[in-house]
Amino acid sequence: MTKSKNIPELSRAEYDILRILWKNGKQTVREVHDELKGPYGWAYTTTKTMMDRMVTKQLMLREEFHGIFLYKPLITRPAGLARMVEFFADRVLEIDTGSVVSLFARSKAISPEEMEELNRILREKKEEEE
Amino acid sequence: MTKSKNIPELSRAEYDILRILWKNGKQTVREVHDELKGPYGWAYTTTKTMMDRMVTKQLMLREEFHGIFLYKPLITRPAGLARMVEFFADRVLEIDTGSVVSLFARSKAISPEEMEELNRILREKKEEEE
DNA sequence: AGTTGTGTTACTACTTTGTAGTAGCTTTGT
DNA sequence: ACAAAGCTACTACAAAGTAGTAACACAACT
Repeated sequence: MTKSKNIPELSRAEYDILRILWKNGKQTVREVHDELKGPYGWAYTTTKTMMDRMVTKQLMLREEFHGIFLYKPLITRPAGLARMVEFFADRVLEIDTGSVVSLFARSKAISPEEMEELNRILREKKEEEE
Repeated sequence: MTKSKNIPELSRAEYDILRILWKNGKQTVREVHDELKGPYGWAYTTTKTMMDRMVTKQLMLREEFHGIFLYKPLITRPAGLARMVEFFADRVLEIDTGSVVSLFARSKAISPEEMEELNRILREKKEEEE
């Protein structure tokens, strides 16, 4: 099944949107969209549609703040990373997740707390597999 | 745009199917399906549909051999790996692709020739980005 | 204050991917 | 020769990817 209850399946695009929110905190569609310009050549409405659908799916929530709408992630970055690391380790590198995680150290793109949670999640997933 | 002519976009499922073909060479739908059982709990017809659509998209081709149909990948493994490595390095680890590629050495899942081609493709893609 | 522009939202829509059922043809076992 | 089993083509429907349109709000201009 590969479908763990806690961590929802994330498409590449969904992950990329969440990534911006993890980095910058709550943001408007416009802010996310502008930062997404590089990887995706999307129209503004595409970003909007994506984000609204992610609200429906409970991947993020939208809150009104003096007339503007801010979107905030509902899943943590380590949870999102876990999915990616797992796929990449298992199916691309064909190596254990641990080795991949160790690259994060070098990458400096993750805090110690996040690293710890990431490891915990991966450990749990592994156990759950029996 | 992110759409390079040479290397087509690959979904996770497409990549996983190609992976089996890269490992085992030409195979029937049945063979691929059986090996896919683990990651995906697909019905046989799902695997079939996927593979036929990939033939249409020129990701693989189908040839008849004494009454059975064999599917053969049309893109090389390094080309497929390049896409994955690029995404993972840029957007997950936020590190250069080189560091990720170096993990392959440890993984023993790639031959020296493939490694060389992978590096070449990544280099070209990088250049192409200017 | 009335009009024009600019951006935002909700709604709709079309394509591709993921997922699978069904019906008919082929091969095989007895 | 016939039933069982597998394979194929065809169809279908949901989710993801992608985007247009209409209506609305606020600012600016005159």
